[in-house]
Amino acid sequence: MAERKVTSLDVAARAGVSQSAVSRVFTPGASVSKKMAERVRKAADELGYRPNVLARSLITGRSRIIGLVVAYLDNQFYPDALERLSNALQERGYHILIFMASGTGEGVGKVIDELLDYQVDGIITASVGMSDEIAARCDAAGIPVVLFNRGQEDARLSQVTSDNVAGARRIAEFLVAGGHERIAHITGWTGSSTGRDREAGFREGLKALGHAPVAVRDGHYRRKEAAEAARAMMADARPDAIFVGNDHMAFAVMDELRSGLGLRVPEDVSVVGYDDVPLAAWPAYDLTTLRQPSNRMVEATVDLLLDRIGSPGAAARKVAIGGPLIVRGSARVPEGWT
Amino acid sequence: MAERKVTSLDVAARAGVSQSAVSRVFTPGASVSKKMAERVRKAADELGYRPNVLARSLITGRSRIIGLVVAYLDNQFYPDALERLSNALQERGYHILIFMASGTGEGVGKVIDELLDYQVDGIITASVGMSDEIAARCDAAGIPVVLFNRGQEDARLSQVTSDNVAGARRIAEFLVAGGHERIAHITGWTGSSTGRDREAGFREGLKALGHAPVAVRDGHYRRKEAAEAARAMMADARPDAIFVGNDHMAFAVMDELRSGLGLRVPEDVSVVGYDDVPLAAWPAYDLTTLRQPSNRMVEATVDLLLDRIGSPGAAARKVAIGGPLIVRGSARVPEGWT
DNA sequence: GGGTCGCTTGCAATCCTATGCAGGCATGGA
DNA sequence: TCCATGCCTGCATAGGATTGCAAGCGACCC
Repeated sequence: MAERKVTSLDVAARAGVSQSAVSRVFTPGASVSKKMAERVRKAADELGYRPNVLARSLITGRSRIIGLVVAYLDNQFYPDALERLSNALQERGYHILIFMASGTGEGVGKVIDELLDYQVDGIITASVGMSDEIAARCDAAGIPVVLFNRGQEDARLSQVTSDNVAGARRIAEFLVAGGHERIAHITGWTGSSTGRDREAGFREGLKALGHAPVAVRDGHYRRKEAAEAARAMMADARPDAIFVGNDHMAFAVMDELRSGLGLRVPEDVSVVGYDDVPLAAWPAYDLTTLRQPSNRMVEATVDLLLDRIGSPGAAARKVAIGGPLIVRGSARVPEGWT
Repeated sequence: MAERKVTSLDVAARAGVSQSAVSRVFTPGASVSKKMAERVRKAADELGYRPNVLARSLITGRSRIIGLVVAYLDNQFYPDALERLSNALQERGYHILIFMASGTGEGVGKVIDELLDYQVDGIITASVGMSDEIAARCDAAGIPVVLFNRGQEDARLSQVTSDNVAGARRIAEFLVAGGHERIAHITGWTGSSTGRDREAGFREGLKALGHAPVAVRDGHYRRKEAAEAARAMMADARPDAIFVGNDHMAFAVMDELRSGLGLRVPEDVSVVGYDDVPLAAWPAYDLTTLRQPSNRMVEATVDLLLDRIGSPGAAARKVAIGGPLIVRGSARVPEGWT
């Protein structure tokens, strides 16, 4: 029971070789003869030896751990992305260490400290308010950071988003083409670039077509606030279409409209979301929404991050990936819309 | 830019003390004078020093990393649990390293190897088919394992589940009391203890009341298969109530019944789920379901795991936590049901 | 004033692996 | 046959921290 961990020395002894030889066998690209490799592997298998990643990282300076900082997971977009990220990184020999940044306030500093403690090779932040601060400080500490689904000004930081401005503009076009006259917007949290960009793109798109939103309210990415915003809007501005800043809130808005206010979607009000999370395709919502191509966003994120880990000099990059409008049943479809 | 990492030696030099002193200041419970602690902390702050967790774990043999093995995250129960687990562990100084066990087959061995590579202090498995094998091998390697929401026979392994038998029995009682005559069941994957236990409890409950299921099909915890099962059932057995093995599938069943077959829920068919994920409360589904108290399950999981990490001799334990039936609108409510 | 006790602190070994360096061996060419 | 060349391999050190051991020191009591 009290079996000590088997180390490279044990293997070396059993195979009758030096410890360095064992190490080399398990180090890709090292110089080892075939015969040696065989003997060592045999001994290693018999003993159940595997190199200790921690000891290795102590000397190589690379832990093969990526820190993922996340504030919440109830928006389906994030578990979905997490799953993809984890798979993609796993394939390239990395794993994800999770840091919950729930506490909005003092938690930040603590999370940063913990990230540094674990010597993570890189950091991905997602769905988190203070990503800027985290990113800036970790970047300063020499750890590559990629902001996932969040942008900011600082040119030294990498980020991957969808093309929020263009996407939101497209939605504006869709709604106007659908003959809606009173178009409203429930934004994502306006403290986030994502929320702001979508709002800007949406306003821009409406304006270009001679329209303007009849109401705009901040939903803070939360169900409750989005539902309240919807209710408030219906009480005064009475929109015939609402663009909601992400799917997660759009579901709440639809719930509120249908169950709370007894309205029909899309007959009374059209609703359009943003993200195209899996749930949007479920018949209960059947949500028209702009797809954020999470697979491509994940690929880009992983590439960016590993590139910078591989060559620390590499410049930060900002990637914005466009996605298609997925037309379903929650919004009136313009005649002949393709 | 190319700032070398600051080590305890740097701090020691700056504070004019030995390296061991620095270590002790950062080791809770070590013997240090107040004056020393102050000087060291000052120097550490000035240099931005933090102990290297990896180096520490090399010598202490504890990494403060918990491996979480998970096969999928699309069932909302799991991201929810993950968030709670991560928070709970973070509070106690641990962090979660994610291992995706998507590949059902050969992936298992690889995942186990990787778990061991990272010297995780403990392992939690969730939503994963081959948890038994993983658990058994890791346990054999001396790493405490807790199966989350999965059970198995082996007495050497710890597990935390809800009381699936009792819960399902309760659902049987509820449906019978509701006057349903043709009661069917779409099971979770019958290869999982959870799926089997719920089926057993449900059958038992029906039997005790003089009933028997008119149809039972395996939904494999997947939307598509659950929807197909529902469609097939409605084509032959024509149940007036379906107990679905978890909420995730129940949503698909409701979608299929309502949108696919044009039936009303609960007027034509009652649907009951299991888990009470957040989505179940959303008006679009308004699902009657048996709550798995994920907060208590998480607490129990963390306690069990840390206990065993703390005292390696501790015996494995199996915990089953009961939860209430949450009555909502997806199933006919018996007269005077409390 | 001396002895003892207890709290601090430094020394040095240890955890496990990677890797620069140099030596050994075999191979091939002249 | 001898030398140059390369490929393998072992030696020894490093990486950053923890911790047993022993020594230093002040205080306290007699």
